[in-house]
Amino acid sequence: MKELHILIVEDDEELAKSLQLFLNEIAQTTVSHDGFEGQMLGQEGIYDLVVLDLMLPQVNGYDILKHWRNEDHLSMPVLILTAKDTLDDKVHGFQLGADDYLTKPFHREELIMRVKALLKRSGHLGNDNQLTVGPFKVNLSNRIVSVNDKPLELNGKEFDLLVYFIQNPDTIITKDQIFDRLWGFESETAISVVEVYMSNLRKKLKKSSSLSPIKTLRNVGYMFETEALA
Amino acid sequence: MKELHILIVEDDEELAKSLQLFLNEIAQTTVSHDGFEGQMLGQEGIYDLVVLDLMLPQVNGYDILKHWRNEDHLSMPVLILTAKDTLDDKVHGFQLGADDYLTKPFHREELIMRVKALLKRSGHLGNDNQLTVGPFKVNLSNRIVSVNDKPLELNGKEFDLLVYFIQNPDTIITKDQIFDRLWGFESETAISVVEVYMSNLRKKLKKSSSLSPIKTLRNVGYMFETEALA
DNA sequence: CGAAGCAAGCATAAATTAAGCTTAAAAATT
DNA sequence: AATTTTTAAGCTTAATTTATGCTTGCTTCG
Repeated sequence: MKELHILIVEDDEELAKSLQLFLNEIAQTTVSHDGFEGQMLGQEGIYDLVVLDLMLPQVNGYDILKHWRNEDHLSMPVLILTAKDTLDDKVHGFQLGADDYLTKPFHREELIMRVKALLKRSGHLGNDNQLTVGPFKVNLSNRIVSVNDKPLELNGKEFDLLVYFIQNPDTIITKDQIFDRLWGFESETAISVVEVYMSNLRKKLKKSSSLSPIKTLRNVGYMFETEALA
Repeated sequence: MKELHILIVEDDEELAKSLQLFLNEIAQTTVSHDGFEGQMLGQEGIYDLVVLDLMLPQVNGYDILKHWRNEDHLSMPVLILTAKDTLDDKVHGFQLGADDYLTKPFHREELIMRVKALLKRSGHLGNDNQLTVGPFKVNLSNRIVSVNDKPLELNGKEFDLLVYFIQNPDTIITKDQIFDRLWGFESETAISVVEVYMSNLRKKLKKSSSLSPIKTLRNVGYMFETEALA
């Protein structure tokens, strides 16, 4: 299971499938062929990046992006991928908060490069698949974690949980977001598992590094505080 | 708003001048027409972003970027601006750690948009989800409040209450409005809870800042007065 | 006029509720 | 069999609500 999640909103099923194929080599992908559904999925706030087509049936890609940025206050990187190639279109896209704008037809390599660049810049992907925050080093390819160069053994879900926090430092993450990201919406599991894993992760962090960087915001969520790492 | 500093490395003096003209509207700019000098300047590590041409006399733009990333461990965003438009060139640029790649000829607007997007993503350009009124700063994404830069701890409902006032300064808000917004119409709770929370919030504000910006309008409602913040 | 009465709102503390934590055991997966 | 995942239960702690008496300003009427 990959730690990165990319949402693809693209109505052309053929293209969507290739996109998924391309991007699967760096992340887990979710595809929506419908603008409305895509918007809903994005609202979950669990994706590390979104590839967004502009011309969708019913809903306009611009409006989706606008809503994400202005109403939902979501800050994940968004790459617009579209046939609309006029300057006005690009400017409009960027003004609404896009991070990159690629016009069809495009090269597979360029898409991957641009996606990687965005993930890197937004702190969701490190050089050679390594994320570093304070004393934490997380290697996404071999799933090895160290704190102050001391190895830290985490099992699968504990690792995924830590990665999610490391990728979103100083940001509130709700219990539902954690659940949706690690277990998936449709999971039958009780949401209280999240608490169990929080407890386990915190215990291990404390034991190995005597750090307690994850704060609880009762009724709101959790937050990994980088300030507490000094 | 001009604390941003952009380095432009471009040997074509004509183009460099236009670039400077374009980018001056968002940042302070420094131009170098020479690869060596440009590399040195970049090494200072004081720039928030670099616009880099690839074909430079003597030194190759790729090598400069490579050196910055691998030897100097510099992480500022770099936008490559060049006439080299083959896929291989782009891939190469991204692999060396570029954040964006724009080919000549380009539109002024697009350059500015892309530069802004990079600055935003790297946290140098305001993207903050923050409300500010007088000495109050309320960050909606991490629910942190400060008054005169002094942190103020509020629990869930207290925070929601303050946000409601901050979002509607100098406006009368009735007790019912507060109740409906924080508890919902159908709530069974007695409406006098509002008074309790008003009391708690006021006490905390007073204690931390000795301000009492919320006035009671008997039989009418409450009002957060910005005038009282001088 | 001015004191009594009254209602709105305030302050504090006590009681209640519920969110989140911890642990251990059961179930599933390897 | 060993490890991971999930459930369940009791516990802890913080937020929420209620209850109570107090303060303030307005109204009324002696």
